[in-house]
Amino acid sequence: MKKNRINIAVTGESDIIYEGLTNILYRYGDYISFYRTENIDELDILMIRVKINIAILNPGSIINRNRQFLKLRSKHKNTSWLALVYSFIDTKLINEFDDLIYITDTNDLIFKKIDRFHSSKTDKVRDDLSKREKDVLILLVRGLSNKEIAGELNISIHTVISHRKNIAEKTGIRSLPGLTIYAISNKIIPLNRE
Amino acid sequence: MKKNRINIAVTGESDIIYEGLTNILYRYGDYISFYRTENIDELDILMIRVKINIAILNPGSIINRNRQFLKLRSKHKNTSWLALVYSFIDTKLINEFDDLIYITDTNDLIFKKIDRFHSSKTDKVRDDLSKREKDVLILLVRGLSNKEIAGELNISIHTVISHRKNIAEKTGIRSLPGLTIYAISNKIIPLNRE
DNA sequence: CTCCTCCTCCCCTTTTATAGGGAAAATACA
DNA sequence: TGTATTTTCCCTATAAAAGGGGAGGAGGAG
Repeated sequence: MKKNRINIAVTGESDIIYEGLTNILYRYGDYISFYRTENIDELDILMIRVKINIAILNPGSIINRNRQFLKLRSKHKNTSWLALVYSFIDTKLINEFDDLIYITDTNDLIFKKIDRFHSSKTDKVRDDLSKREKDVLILLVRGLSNKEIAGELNISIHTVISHRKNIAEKTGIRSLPGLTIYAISNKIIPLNRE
Repeated sequence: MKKNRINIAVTGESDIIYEGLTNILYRYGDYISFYRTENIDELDILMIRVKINIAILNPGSIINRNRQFLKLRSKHKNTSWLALVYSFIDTKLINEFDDLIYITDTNDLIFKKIDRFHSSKTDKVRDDLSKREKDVLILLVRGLSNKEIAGELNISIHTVISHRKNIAEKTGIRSLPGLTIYAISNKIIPLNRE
Protein backbone atom coordinates (compact mmCIF):
# COMPACT_ATOMS: atom_id res chain seq x y z
CA MET A 1 0.00 0.00 0.00
CA LYS A 2 2.96 2.20 0.41
CA LYS A 3 3.99 4.07 -2.65
CA ASN A 4 7.68 4.11 -3.21
CA ARG A 5 9.28 7.22 -4.53
CA ILE A 6 10.84 6.83 -7.95
CA ASN A 7 14.17 8.44 -8.62
CA ILE A 8 14.64 9.24 -12.25
CA ALA A 9 17.91 10.43 -13.69
CA VAL A 10 17.81 12.33 -16.96
CA THR A 11 21.09 12.56 -18.77
CA GLY A 12 21.57 14.94 -21.66
CA GLU A 13 22.38 18.49 -22.49
CA SER A 14 19.02 19.67 -23.67
CA ASP A 15 17.09 22.01 -21.39
CA ILE A 16 14.05 21.65 -23.58
CA ILE A 17 13.95 17.91 -23.27
CA TYR A 18 14.65 17.95 -19.57
CA GLU A 19 11.97 20.51 -18.90
CA GLY A 20 9.49 18.78 -21.14
CA LEU A 21 10.03 15.37 -19.67
CA THR A 22 9.92 16.47 -16.06
CA ASN A 23 6.94 18.66 -16.69
CA ILE A 24 4.99 15.80 -18.19
CA LEU A 25 5.90 13.36 -15.46
CA TYR A 26 5.32 15.77 -12.59
CA ARG A 27 1.63 15.69 -13.38
CA TYR A 28 1.39 12.13 -12.31
CA GLY A 29 2.28 12.88 -8.72
CA ASP A 30 5.23 14.24 -6.88
CA TYR A 31 6.42 10.88 -5.81
CA ILE A 32 8.90 11.20 -8.63
CA SER A 33 12.26 12.81 -7.98
CA PHE A 34 14.36 13.99 -10.85
CA TYR A 35 18.08 14.18 -11.09
CA ARG A 36 19.72 15.80 -14.01
CA THR A 37 23.16 15.00 -15.28
CA GLU A 38 24.83 16.32 -18.37
CA ASN A 39 26.78 13.25 -19.30
CA ILE A 40 27.50 9.70 -18.32
CA ASP A 41 30.36 10.69 -16.02
CA GLU A 42 28.06 12.81 -13.93
CA LEU A 43 25.50 10.02 -13.96
CA ASP A 44 28.10 7.63 -12.67
CA ILE A 45 28.86 9.91 -9.75
CA LEU A 46 25.20 10.54 -9.05
CA MET A 47 24.42 6.86 -8.86
CA ILE A 48 26.93 6.39 -6.11
CA ARG A 49 24.89 8.45 -3.71
CA VAL A 50 21.36 8.10 -5.05
CA LYS A 51 19.51 4.93 -5.88
CA ILE A 52 18.25 5.65 -9.38
CA ASN A 53 15.27 3.55 -10.39
CA ILE A 54 15.05 4.75 -13.94
CA ALA A 55 17.82 6.31 -16.00
CA ILE A 56 16.77 8.10 -19.15
CA LEU A 57 19.50 9.06 -21.54
CA ASN A 58 20.11 10.21 -25.03
CA PRO A 59 21.90 7.35 -26.78
CA GLY A 60 24.02 9.96 -28.50
CA SER A 61 25.65 10.69 -25.20
CA ILE A 62 27.11 7.22 -24.99
CA ILE A 63 28.52 7.02 -28.46
CA ASN A 64 32.18 6.11 -28.06
CA ARG A 65 31.46 5.54 -24.37
CA ASN A 66 29.85 2.19 -24.90
CA ARG A 67 32.14 0.32 -22.56
CA GLN A 68 31.61 2.83 -19.78
CA PHE A 69 27.89 2.55 -20.26
CA LEU A 70 27.87 -1.22 -20.08
CA LYS A 71 29.96 -1.11 -16.96
CA LEU A 72 27.56 1.28 -15.32
CA ARG A 73 24.64 -0.89 -16.35
CA SER A 74 26.11 -3.98 -14.82
CA LYS A 75 26.97 -2.08 -11.67
CA HIS A 76 23.35 -1.07 -11.18
CA LYS A 77 21.29 -4.04 -12.10
CA ASN A 78 18.14 -2.77 -10.43
CA THR A 79 18.04 0.35 -12.53
CA SER A 80 15.93 0.49 -15.67
CA TRP A 81 17.63 2.10 -18.63
CA LEU A 82 15.57 4.01 -21.12
CA ALA A 83 16.82 5.69 -24.26
CA LEU A 84 15.35 9.01 -25.29
CA VAL A 85 15.55 8.95 -29.06
CA TYR A 86 15.30 12.10 -31.07
CA SER A 87 17.71 11.47 -33.85
CA PHE A 88 18.94 8.68 -36.03
CA ILE A 89 20.96 6.31 -33.98
CA ASP A 90 22.85 3.08 -34.20
CA THR A 91 20.55 0.13 -33.64
CA LYS A 92 23.26 -1.70 -31.76
CA LEU A 93 23.34 1.01 -29.15
CA ILE A 94 19.61 0.91 -28.77
CA ASN A 95 19.60 -2.76 -27.98
CA GLU A 96 21.44 -2.03 -24.76
CA PHE A 97 18.40 -0.25 -23.34
CA ASP A 98 15.36 -1.67 -21.63
CA ASP A 99 13.00 0.52 -23.60
CA LEU A 100 12.89 3.55 -25.85
CA ILE A 101 11.12 6.85 -25.50
CA TYR A 102 10.66 8.65 -28.75
CA ILE A 103 10.49 12.39 -28.98
CA THR A 104 7.15 11.98 -30.70
CA ASP A 105 5.60 9.89 -27.91
CA THR A 106 2.45 11.28 -26.35
CA ASN A 107 2.30 12.17 -22.65
CA ASP A 108 0.29 9.09 -21.89
CA LEU A 109 2.59 6.81 -23.76
CA ILE A 110 5.60 8.24 -21.97
CA PHE A 111 4.01 7.69 -18.61
CA LYS A 112 3.03 4.17 -19.51
CA LYS A 113 6.59 3.38 -20.43
CA ILE A 114 7.88 4.81 -17.19
CA ASP A 115 5.12 3.08 -15.32
CA ARG A 116 6.10 -0.30 -16.61
CA PHE A 117 9.35 -0.06 -14.72
CA HIS A 118 7.78 1.04 -11.52
CA SER A 119 6.19 -2.10 -10.21
CA SER A 120 5.02 -0.94 -6.83
CA LYS A 121 3.03 1.89 -8.31
CA THR A 122 0.41 -0.32 -9.83
CA ASP A 123 -1.25 -1.48 -6.63
CA LYS A 124 -3.15 1.63 -5.67
CA VAL A 125 -3.20 4.89 -7.48
CA ARG A 126 -6.60 6.35 -6.90
CA ASP A 127 -7.86 5.61 -3.45
CA ASP A 128 -10.56 8.06 -2.62
CA LEU A 129 -10.06 10.29 0.33
CA SER A 130 -12.42 9.86 3.27
CA LYS A 131 -14.73 12.66 4.29
CA ARG A 132 -12.54 13.79 7.10
CA GLU A 133 -9.46 13.68 4.93
CA LYS A 134 -11.20 15.91 2.42
CA ASP A 135 -12.14 18.33 5.19
CA VAL A 136 -8.52 18.57 6.18
CA LEU A 137 -7.37 18.94 2.59
CA ILE A 138 -9.78 21.79 1.93
CA LEU A 139 -8.61 23.75 4.93
CA LEU A 140 -5.02 22.95 4.06
CA VAL A 141 -5.46 24.42 0.61
CA ARG A 142 -6.98 27.50 2.21
CA GLY A 143 -3.62 27.98 3.86
CA LEU A 144 -4.47 26.98 7.42
CA SER A 145 -1.83 25.41 9.62
CA ASN A 146 -2.35 22.08 11.33
CA LYS A 147 -3.20 23.86 14.55
CA GLU A 148 -5.72 26.11 12.88
CA ILE A 149 -7.31 23.15 11.12
CA ALA A 150 -7.56 21.36 14.46
CA GLY A 151 -9.39 24.38 15.87
CA GLU A 152 -11.68 24.62 12.89
CA LEU A 153 -12.67 20.95 12.95
CA ASN A 154 -12.67 20.67 16.74
CA ILE A 155 -10.18 17.84 16.83
CA SER A 156 -6.70 17.60 18.21
CA ILE A 157 -3.67 18.58 16.19
CA HIS A 158 -2.50 14.97 16.36
CA THR A 159 -5.58 13.88 14.51
CA VAL A 160 -4.97 16.45 11.84
CA ILE A 161 -1.44 15.18 11.46
CA SER A 162 -2.76 11.63 11.21
CA HIS A 163 -5.16 12.63 8.48
CA ARG A 164 -2.37 14.36 6.64
CA LYS A 165 -0.25 11.27 6.84
CA ASN A 166 -3.07 9.23 5.37
CA ILE A 167 -3.66 11.78 2.63
CA ALA A 168 0.00 11.63 1.73
CA GLU A 169 -0.09 7.83 1.72
CA LYS A 170 -3.17 7.64 -0.45
CA THR A 171 -2.29 10.25 -2.99
CA GLY A 172 1.44 9.83 -3.00
CA ILE A 173 1.66 13.60 -2.81
CA ARG A 174 3.58 15.06 0.07
CA SER A 175 4.00 18.71 -0.81
CA LEU A 176 1.43 21.40 -0.17
CA PRO A 177 1.60 22.76 -3.71
CA GLY A 178 1.15 19.24 -5.03
CA LEU A 179 -1.87 18.72 -2.82
CA THR A 180 -3.25 22.05 -3.95
CA ILE A 181 -3.04 21.01 -7.56
CA TYR A 182 -4.52 17.65 -6.65
CA ALA A 183 -7.44 19.34 -4.94
CA ILE A 184 -8.06 21.62 -7.89
CA SER A 185 -7.72 18.84 -10.43
CA ASN A 186 -10.07 16.59 -8.51
CA LYS A 187 -12.53 19.40 -8.02
CA ILE A 188 -12.29 19.20 -4.27
CA ILE A 189 -11.79 22.94 -4.35
CA PRO A 190 -12.70 25.30 -7.18
CA LEU A 191 -10.17 27.48 -8.96
CA ASN A 192 -11.65 30.95 -9.15
CA ARG A 193 -10.13 33.16 -11.72
CA GLU A 194 -10.70 36.86 -11.93
CA MET B 1 2.95 50.66 -19.39
CA LYS B 2 1.18 48.01 -21.33
CA LYS B 3 2.87 44.84 -22.39
CA ASN B 4 2.34 43.55 -25.86
CA ARG B 5 1.43 39.93 -25.91
CA ILE B 6 3.44 37.63 -28.12
CA ASN B 7 1.69 34.81 -29.85
CA ILE B 8 3.95 31.88 -30.45
CA ALA B 9 2.97 28.90 -32.55
CA VAL B 10 4.82 25.66 -31.96
CA THR B 11 4.48 23.12 -34.72
CA GLY B 12 5.55 19.55 -34.23
CA GLU B 13 4.41 16.27 -32.86
CA SER B 14 6.59 16.06 -29.78
CA ASP B 15 4.91 16.55 -26.42
CA ILE B 16 8.28 16.68 -24.76
CA ILE B 17 9.52 19.52 -26.88
CA TYR B 18 6.28 21.44 -26.65
CA GLU B 19 6.18 21.10 -22.88
CA GLY B 20 9.84 21.93 -22.51
CA LEU B 21 9.70 24.98 -24.69
CA THR B 22 6.55 26.42 -23.18
CA ASN B 23 7.74 25.68 -19.71
CA ILE B 24 10.98 27.55 -20.27
CA LEU B 25 9.31 30.51 -21.90
CA TYR B 26 6.50 30.79 -19.36
CA ARG B 27 9.08 31.91 -16.86
CA TYR B 28 9.79 35.06 -18.70
CA GLY B 29 6.36 36.46 -18.24
CA ASP B 30 2.75 35.76 -18.92
CA TYR B 31 2.68 37.97 -21.94
CA ILE B 32 3.35 34.94 -24.12
CA SER B 33 0.52 32.89 -25.56
CA PHE B 34 1.20 29.51 -27.06
CA TYR B 35 -0.57 27.80 -29.87
CA ARG B 36 0.24 24.28 -30.74
CA THR B 37 -0.20 22.71 -34.13
CA GLU B 38 0.84 19.28 -35.23
CA ASN B 39 1.76 20.08 -38.79
CA ILE B 40 2.03 22.86 -41.30
CA ASP B 41 -1.55 22.44 -42.46
CA GLU B 42 -2.85 23.14 -39.00
CA LEU B 43 -0.47 26.05 -38.70
CA ASP B 44 -1.82 27.48 -41.92
CA ILE B 45 -5.37 27.34 -40.57
CA LEU B 46 -4.33 28.75 -37.20
CA MET B 47 -2.65 31.74 -38.79
CA ILE B 48 -5.86 32.74 -40.49
CA ARG B 49 -7.51 33.55 -37.20
CA VAL B 50 -4.58 34.37 -34.92
CA LYS B 51 -1.77 36.79 -35.55
CA ILE B 52 1.30 34.69 -34.84
CA ASN B 53 4.38 36.71 -34.01
CA ILE B 54 6.77 33.83 -33.83
CA ALA B 55 6.39 30.42 -35.43
CA ILE B 56 8.66 27.69 -34.18
CA LEU B 57 8.78 24.51 -36.15
CA ASN B 58 10.72 21.38 -36.64
CA PRO B 59 12.28 21.63 -40.09
CA GLY B 60 11.54 17.93 -40.47
CA SER B 61 7.87 18.78 -40.63
CA ILE B 62 8.31 20.76 -43.83
CA ILE B 63 10.40 18.25 -45.73
CA ASN B 64 8.62 17.71 -49.03
CA ARG B 65 6.35 20.60 -48.09
CA ASN B 66 8.85 23.26 -48.97
CA ARG B 67 6.64 25.08 -51.39
CA GLN B 68 3.78 25.19 -48.94
CA PHE B 69 6.11 26.55 -46.31
CA LEU B 70 7.46 29.31 -48.55
CA LYS B 71 3.95 30.28 -49.49
CA LEU B 72 2.94 30.53 -45.86
CA ARG B 73 6.03 32.57 -45.11
CA SER B 74 5.33 35.07 -47.81
CA LYS B 75 1.72 35.31 -46.70
CA HIS B 76 2.75 36.30 -43.19
CA LYS B 77 5.65 38.62 -43.55
CA ASN B 78 5.41 39.97 -40.04
CA THR B 79 5.88 36.57 -38.49
CA SER B 80 9.33 35.41 -37.42
CA TRP B 81 10.14 31.86 -38.36
CA LEU B 82 12.38 29.83 -36.12
CA ALA B 83 13.53 26.28 -36.69
CA LEU B 84 13.80 23.93 -33.76
CA VAL B 85 16.62 21.62 -34.70
CA TYR B 86 17.10 18.30 -33.01
CA SER B 87 18.25 16.13 -35.81
CA PHE B 88 20.39 16.26 -38.89
CA ILE B 89 18.70 18.40 -41.43
CA ASP B 90 19.18 19.77 -44.88
CA THR B 91 21.04 23.07 -44.79
CA LYS B 92 18.95 24.44 -47.59
CA LEU B 93 15.84 24.07 -45.49
CA ILE B 94 17.46 25.81 -42.61
CA ASN B 95 18.27 28.86 -44.65
CA GLU B 96 14.60 29.57 -44.99
CA PHE B 97 14.32 30.36 -41.30
CA ASP B 98 15.07 33.58 -39.48
CA ASP B 99 16.93 31.79 -36.72
CA LEU B 100 17.56 28.37 -35.27
CA ILE B 101 16.91 26.97 -31.84
CA TYR B 102 18.98 23.93 -31.06
CA ILE B 103 17.83 21.22 -28.72
CA THR B 104 21.00 21.82 -26.76
CA ASP B 105 20.42 25.54 -26.26
CA THR B 106 20.27 26.72 -22.67
CA ASN B 107 17.17 28.37 -21.27
CA ASP B 108 18.76 31.77 -21.43
CA LEU B 109 19.92 31.36 -24.97
CA ILE B 110 16.47 30.25 -26.07
CA PHE B 111 14.91 33.27 -24.48
CA LYS B 112 17.43 35.58 -26.08
CA LYS B 113 16.63 34.16 -29.48
CA ILE B 114 12.91 34.59 -28.92
CA ASP B 115 13.52 37.97 -27.45
CA ARG B 116 15.28 39.21 -30.51
CA PHE B 117 12.05 38.94 -32.44
CA HIS B 118 10.01 40.65 -29.83
CA SER B 119 10.50 44.32 -30.45
CA SER B 120 8.41 45.61 -27.59
CA LYS B 121 10.72 44.04 -25.08
CA THR B 122 11.51 47.35 -23.45
CA ASP B 123 8.09 47.97 -22.00
CA LYS B 124 8.22 45.03 -19.65
CA VAL B 125 6.33 45.83 -16.49
CA ARG B 126 8.17 45.24 -13.29
CA ASP B 127 5.40 45.69 -10.82
CA ASP B 128 5.15 41.98 -10.32
CA LEU B 129 7.67 39.29 -9.62
CA SER B 130 11.25 39.51 -10.84
CA LYS B 131 12.75 36.73 -12.92
CA ARG B 132 14.54 35.19 -10.01
CA GLU B 133 11.47 35.38 -7.86
CA LYS B 134 9.57 33.54 -10.53
CA ASP B 135 12.27 30.89 -10.69
CA VAL B 136 11.91 30.34 -6.98
CA LEU B 137 8.13 30.30 -7.19
CA ILE B 138 8.14 27.69 -9.93
CA LEU B 139 10.34 25.34 -7.97
CA LEU B 140 8.31 26.02 -4.86
CA VAL B 141 5.15 24.98 -6.64
CA ARG B 142 6.90 21.84 -7.71
CA GLY B 143 7.23 20.99 -4.07
CA LEU B 144 10.93 21.61 -3.56
CA SER B 145 12.15 22.79 -0.18
CA ASN B 146 14.20 25.93 0.24
CA LYS B 147 17.33 23.86 0.41
CA GLU B 148 16.50 21.97 -2.75
CA ILE B 149 15.69 25.19 -4.56
CA ALA B 150 19.01 26.60 -3.48
CA GLY B 151 20.73 23.58 -4.98
CA GLU B 152 18.74 23.78 -8.18
CA LEU B 153 19.45 27.47 -8.73
CA ASN B 154 22.98 27.31 -7.39
CA ILE B 155 22.42 29.97 -4.78
CA SER B 156 22.50 29.85 -1.00
CA ILE B 157 19.48 28.92 1.03
CA HIS B 158 19.54 32.42 2.52
CA THR B 159 18.99 33.88 -0.91
CA VAL B 160 16.06 31.59 -1.50
CA ILE B 161 14.57 32.71 1.80
CA SER B 162 15.12 36.33 0.80
CA HIS B 163 13.33 35.76 -2.47
CA ARG B 164 10.49 34.09 -0.67
CA LYS B 165 10.18 37.03 1.66
CA ASN B 166 9.99 39.37 -1.30
CA ILE B 167 7.43 37.17 -3.05
CA ALA B 168 5.31 37.18 0.10
CA GLU B 169 5.67 40.95 0.36
CA LYS B 170 4.78 41.61 -3.25
CA THR B 171 1.88 39.23 -3.55
CA GLY B 172 0.61 39.41 -0.02
CA ILE B 173 0.35 35.64 -0.13
CA ARG B 174 2.14 33.68 2.53
CA SER B 175 0.87 30.14 2.21
CA LEU B 176 2.21 27.60 -0.25
CA PRO B 177 -1.24 26.63 -1.50
CA GLY B 178 -2.02 30.30 -2.03
CA LEU B 179 1.17 30.79 -3.97
CA THR B 180 0.38 27.71 -6.02
CA ILE B 181 -2.97 29.13 -7.02
CA TYR B 182 -1.34 32.47 -7.69
CA ALA B 183 1.19 30.82 -9.97
CA ILE B 184 -1.49 28.94 -11.84
CA SER B 185 -3.77 31.95 -12.16
CA ASN B 186 -0.94 34.12 -13.41
CA LYS B 187 0.26 31.46 -15.81
CA ILE B 188 3.63 31.28 -14.20
CA ILE B 189 3.08 27.58 -14.23
CA PRO B 190 0.70 25.80 -16.54
CA LEU B 191 -2.15 23.65 -15.28
CA ASN B 192 -3.08 21.48 -18.19
CA ARG B 193 -4.77 18.29 -17.38
CA GLU B 194 -6.82 15.90 -19.38
C1' DC C 1 -17.18 -12.84 15.09
C1' DT C 2 -13.44 -11.16 12.56
C1' DC C 3 -11.25 -8.07 9.51
C1' DC C 4 -10.79 -3.55 7.74
C1' DT C 5 -11.30 1.33 7.39
C1' DC C 6 -12.08 5.48 9.65
C1' DC C 7 -11.50 8.66 13.23
C1' DT C 8 -9.47 9.90 17.17
C1' DC C 9 -5.33 10.73 20.20
C1' DC C 10 -0.39 10.60 21.84
C1' DC C 11 4.82 9.91 21.91
C1' DC C 12 9.45 10.81 19.98
C1' DT C 13 13.28 13.17 17.08
C1' DT C 14 14.85 15.73 13.18
C1' DT C 15 14.22 18.83 9.58
C1' DT C 16 12.14 23.07 7.56
C1' DA C 17 9.92 27.20 7.61
C1' DT C 18 8.90 31.75 9.55
C1' DA C 19 10.02 36.28 11.18
C1' DG C 20 12.82 39.79 12.70
C1' DG C 21 17.00 41.98 11.81
C1' DG C 22 21.10 43.60 8.37
C1' DA C 23 24.20 44.43 4.23
C1' DA C 24 27.07 44.31 -0.06
C1' DA C 25 27.32 43.89 -5.07
C1' DA C 26 25.32 43.96 -9.53
C1' DT C 27 21.88 45.76 -12.80
C1' DA C 28 18.57 48.77 -14.49
C1' DC C 29 16.70 53.18 -15.01
C1' DA C 30 16.16 57.86 -15.60
C1' DT D 1 25.76 59.72 -12.52
C1' DG D 2 22.98 59.08 -9.05
C1' DT D 3 18.93 56.18 -7.40
C1' DA D 4 16.13 52.12 -7.17
C1' DT D 5 15.65 47.47 -7.72
C1' DT D 6 17.40 43.02 -7.86
C1' DT D 7 20.26 39.47 -6.45
C1' DT D 8 23.08 37.71 -3.35
C1' DC D 9 24.47 36.45 1.46
C1' DC D 10 24.28 36.16 6.70
C1' DC D 11 22.43 36.08 11.96
C1' DT D 12 19.23 34.74 15.88
C1' DA D 13 15.24 32.69 17.56
C1' DT D 14 10.81 30.53 17.46
C1' DA D 15 7.13 27.90 15.19
C1' DA D 16 5.74 24.34 12.32
C1' DA D 17 6.04 20.29 9.69
C1' DA D 18 7.87 15.72 8.63
C1' DG D 19 8.55 11.06 9.67
C1' DG D 20 8.79 7.30 12.73
C1' DG D 21 6.33 4.90 16.13
C1' DG D 22 1.73 3.12 18.65
C1' DA D 23 -3.28 2.56 20.23
C1' DG D 24 -8.28 2.41 21.23
C1' DG D 25 -13.20 2.79 19.80
C1' DA D 26 -17.01 2.82 16.11
C1' DG D 27 -19.02 0.83 12.35
C1' DG D 28 -19.44 -1.76 8.08
C1' DA D 29 -18.64 -6.11 5.12
C1' DG D 30 -18.14 -10.73 4.85
